[in-house]
This record gives sequence, structure tokens and C-alpha cells, in this order.
Amino acid sequence: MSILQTLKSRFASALSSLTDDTAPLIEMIRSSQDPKFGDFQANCAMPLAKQLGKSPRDIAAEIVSHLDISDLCETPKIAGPGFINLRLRDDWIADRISQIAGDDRLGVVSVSNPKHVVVDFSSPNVAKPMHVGHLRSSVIGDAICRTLRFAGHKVTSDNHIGDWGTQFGMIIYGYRNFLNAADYRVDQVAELARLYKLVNQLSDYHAVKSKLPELSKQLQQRQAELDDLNSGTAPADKKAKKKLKAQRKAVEDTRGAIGSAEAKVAEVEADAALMQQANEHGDIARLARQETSKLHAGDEANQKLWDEFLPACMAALNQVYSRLDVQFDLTLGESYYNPMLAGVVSDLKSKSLATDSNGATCVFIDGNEAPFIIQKTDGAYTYATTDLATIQYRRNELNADEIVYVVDKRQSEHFSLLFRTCELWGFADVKCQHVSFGTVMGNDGKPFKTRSGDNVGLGSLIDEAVSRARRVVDENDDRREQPALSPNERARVAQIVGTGGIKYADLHHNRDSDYVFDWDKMLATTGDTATYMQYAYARICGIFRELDVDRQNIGNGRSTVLLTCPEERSLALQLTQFDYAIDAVLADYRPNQLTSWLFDTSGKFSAFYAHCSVKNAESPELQNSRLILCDLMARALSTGLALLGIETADVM
RNA sequence: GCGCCCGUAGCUCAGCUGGAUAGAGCAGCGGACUUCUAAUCCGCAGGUCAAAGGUUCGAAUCCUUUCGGGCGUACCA
Repeated sequence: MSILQTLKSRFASALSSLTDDTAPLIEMIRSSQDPKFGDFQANCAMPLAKQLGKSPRDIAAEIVSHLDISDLCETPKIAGPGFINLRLRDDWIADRISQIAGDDRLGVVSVSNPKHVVVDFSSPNVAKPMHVGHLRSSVIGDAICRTLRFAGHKVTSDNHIGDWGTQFGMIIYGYRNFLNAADYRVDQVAELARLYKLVNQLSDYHAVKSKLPELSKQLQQRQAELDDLNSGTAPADKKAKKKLKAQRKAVEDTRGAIGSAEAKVAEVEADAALMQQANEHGDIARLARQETSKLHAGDEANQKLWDEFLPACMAALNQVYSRLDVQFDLTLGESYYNPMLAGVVSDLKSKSLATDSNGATCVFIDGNEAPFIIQKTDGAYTYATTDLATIQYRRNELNADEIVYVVDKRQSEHFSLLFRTCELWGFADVKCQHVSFGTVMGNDGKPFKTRSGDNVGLGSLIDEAVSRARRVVDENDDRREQPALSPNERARVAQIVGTGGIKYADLHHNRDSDYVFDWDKMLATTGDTATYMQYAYARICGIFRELDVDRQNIGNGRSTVLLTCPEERSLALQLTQFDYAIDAVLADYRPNQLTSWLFDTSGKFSAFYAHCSVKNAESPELQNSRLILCDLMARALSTGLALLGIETADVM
């Protein structure tokens, strides 16, 4: 039983003589936020006093008098309005550490009721290079999978790749019209990406070009409306003010739209070759869409191209996954569900859940204006249809108890419609959850792009991180009198530090927050970073090397842990609470709960390291005790970081 | 129009179902390497938690309003 659970059960019996409803009260026991108040605090006296019409401090005293915790805590202190402050006995902490020291799971018990959770994450479109946006989903999803597995659940990680969408028609069209055969032979994926970009650019050109006159007209009109509003007297009431502001924004938006449209047009027109291609392919957007339709309809030639493109695209994705050490149990892309889509639509129709609206087949959910479109006017299915088929498959074929979607929060409306539709469809028994995350922003407050407006490729991000890490590794090792690392080891450390840094930079934010991308922060190796913890790990390994200790034998004996100074006690107490961090992550799928525990713990270790020498411990018993703490700390770091997909190195 | 989200230190962000004097990191300033790796440690400074009301013994957290910003909103995924 964990410390908190033990405390709660003791409080439950103490409280039972005062009230029948102890459940909400024992939830008010938690760890103290300030160590000067002790290790834990119970805040239940105040509400209970209110309930019983007595003074909170008297109630607190009464609770304490019924409380039987002398075996694990020192005498409770009542403070402030009626807080009960608890300080654990050192011998109790020491006992607890001894137990955990012999436990591979560091005191975390496997769940008693394992669930089968399908985690849907990463989900890039093939033939489009992965970018920072995919980093969040991949890294968060991977951490969730690892943590669920550690807790004892059955996990199926599934990469629901976009291999059946509009972009394939564009690539097919590009392949047929603009292929550079030589480049294609050298680097198939790069050439496909170029073709995708080109077709996209050309269809954009035409779309935007034809929209420009309308946009200018709209601008004129909106400007006129704005002038109209401005010409009157200054707006007195709030409504008029608001309207004026909205109008200003509308004008600005239109102006912005024209600006970017003109830029797109100019880019094509500045390039004679592009211009010629644009002129020769005036209907490119429609024709590309047609290729997609043909593919979906089973057209042999297009299917053959799809079969040709896909393996190379997958290989490119897998290369990135391998560098990130992200693994999938399944990679069932959208194409996999294609045969099931017609059945989904007919089933929903037969159950009168889906109806025709303006020629499209839709599910309408009460309280939502927007329909959930499962079949378009032209007969094509949408990603909504695919998502429904996917849930059906995961429930019926994979026997999932729970499905977790690690997807951008901008799609929250889609998921709420999807999940609601599934409930109505009769799939209420599978728990679906949208684990949303915020956008990676640039310095301008807009979604992060390079200066040229492209997405930042994930491959080059990793390269940059590793090469920066290498510079730091070199600097540090060169500074030593005797360099500790061979060139190969340096490369290995740079790899671990670089990729760990990227992952950590993402994971340590609350996933729902947008955050500003910054190379220096993303790749920083000081402060609240993976490097800080990796370094702590390497320092512990250094102690074992220096003292020539066999880690296998530490903590196996009955040797006790001695807590002789505040740094030791604080570290030991922290190390008993790994299970809270795991619980906190899984409560709402927030890996930042684990990063913050790891950072706190590492901070306490660093203080311990600075103040409590292991090598020069005052006695062999104390040295042994400190070795137990070091070993436990090292395992906490490697285990905890591993749950985040971050590796450690013995020397760095 | 409708719906969802956000506003916390110079910057980037934590802050769990309401708990005591709101926390980190970075940047800044000042200290600590003959002693297990200074990728570190110790200290200082930095805040009207956007604003105003309300609920409560207690509010950054819950409710209402205002201001500022973002996102979504019928055939892209």
C-alpha cells in the first residue's frame, strides 16, 4: 500500500466516529506543498467543522485524538485555521526505501483490473514529410503507451496513417505529368514530396487567382462598411463598439488573405517554368481529385501506383520512428478501412441515425449545428466514415476496452461528434477519449513554420538536436584532463541527449497548452531538461565506478537506510512517491506529471550529491545507505525516463 | 452568429477534485571546483494570477460580466 493510501485508511477510521460520509474528507489528504508544514497535510477539519457547527481547530484536535498513526508519523501538528500537518517518521521512510530498493517496479503495483487500450497516435499523411506537429502526437502517444504498459495494462499502439486521402490523387497526377525519372530513381520519397508540393502549388495558384477579384470586391465592400461605421458619431454603446472592432478585423483578415494570395500568385508567375506548367494544367485541382476518386473506386492503374509509392513512404516514416524509438503494434491506415465504409453508412442509415441533407449523408447530434458528414454529395466517404469504421473494428476485432486518440485539439469538435455518434450507434461500451494537445507556435504567435512558410521537417530537427548535443558533449569532455569518451561514445551520448532533449521539451508542457517553439529551448541542456536528469544518472554511475561497487548486491542485504541530513531525507521521501507520478500521468494522460516528478527528484538528488558525499561518508554503514539511495535514484531515473521514451548513458 | 479554449515574473511555462506567504526554468546579479563528473550546487532579485463582481471558513482554481487573444464551425484530413 502506498503512503497516501495508508494515511487515508487511518484517517478513515479516525473520521468514522465523527461523520458517516468520510469519502470526500479523506480525499483532502495530500502531500504538503511546503516542507515546513511537514510531509503531508489533512485539510478535512475545516469542512467537517462547518458541517458539525464546531470550531475547526477543535475538530482537528478531535480527529487527531482518534488517529492511530504513531507508527508512521510523528505527532501531528494543528496549524492555521485547522490544518493537520503530518511528518513521517524517519525510520518509516527508511523502511519504505528498503522495500522499494529490492523492487524492480520501484514500489508501483500493477493494476488489478488491466484494460486493453488502443492508443491512436502520430498518424501522419504518407508522402508528406513529418514535421514538428507530428512530434507532439508521436512523443506524447508513445509516452502514454509506455506508461500504460508499465502500469500493467494491455496496449495496442496503432498508427492510423493517412494513406488514402486527397494527397494521393495529387501525387498520382504529379507522377503522370511532372515526374523527374532520374530523381525518382535516386530518392523516390523526395521526388514524391516534390510532386505533391508542386501539384498543390499549381492548384492553389488557380484557386487563388480566380478568387482574387472576389476578394478585392469583398475588401472594398468591407472597407466601405467600416467607413460607414466610422463616419457616424463615436460609438457609445458596447454593441456598436464591438461591431466596429469586428468590422476592423474583417477588413484586416481580407487584406491578409489578399496579401497571401498575391504572394502565391507572384511566386508562380515569377518562375517561367512554373508559369508554363500552370497554364498547361488549368484544371489540375479537379483532375487530381478525379485520380483520388478513381483510386477509391478500384482503378487498376492508380492502385498499382499506390502499391508502388506506399512502401517507400512507409520506409521514410519508419526511419524517423526508428530515430525517435517510437514503435507501433499496428499500422492500419485509412486504406485498411475502405472496404468497411459502405457498410458503416448503410448501417447508420438503417438505424435512422444518418439522414440525407443537401445531398450529403449526415448524422445530426443534438446540440450541434454542424452535421457529421459520413458521405459526400459525390458519393465519396469522409474521414468521419473511416473513423467510425475504425472504432467498430477496434471494438469488435481488437476487443478494445478503451481507445485513446492523441490528436491536435483543433479537432475536438470532430471527436465529440464521432464519440457521440458511436454511442448512439450502440458502441457505448468502449470508452473513447480525445487526448488533445496544443499547437506548436512560432515567435509570431502563429503555427510554427520556417521562414519560407514550409513545415519544419522532423528529420532535420533531429539532426540539428544531435549535432548541437555533440558540440556540448565535445566541449565538456575536452575540458577534462582525461577525456572520458571515445568518438563513438560521444556520438552515442549526443544521440541520447539530442533526441531526449527534443522529446522532453515537448513532454514537459501541459499537453493542452500551445507552446512557442524555440530552437535554443528545444535543444537546451541546462535547467528543466532531459539532460539534467541524464547527467544526474551518469554521475551516479560515476560513483559506482569510482567505488567499484557491484550494483546487483546493493539493497539485497538487510542493511538499513540512514537519514542523517535533510538532503537524504528529502530525496528518500521523494523516491517513495514514484507511484503518485504514474497515477497522475494515467489519471488524465498527462506525461508532464512524470516530467515534473523526475525534475523534482533530480533536483533533490543534485542537492544530495552536493552535500552528502558517498565516497567520503563518515562510516561504512552510511556509505552503504547512500549507495542504496543512489542505486534507487538511478533506477528511478532510467525507469522514469524510459516511460517517456528517453534513454540514459552511463558516462557523459 | 453559434460553440470551445486561453490570459500567472522580463521571456517560456507549471500549478492536481478550491487550502496556508502563487512555483519552476531561462535571462539578470552574487557566491561555491586540491574532495564521488561545475551539463552542478547555494543565495538574491523579480507577481494587483487580464479587470470587476459573486459563492466559500478559504479562490489563480468554481459562477457571472467586461476587456484582450486563439481555434472550430457542411462535404480537406
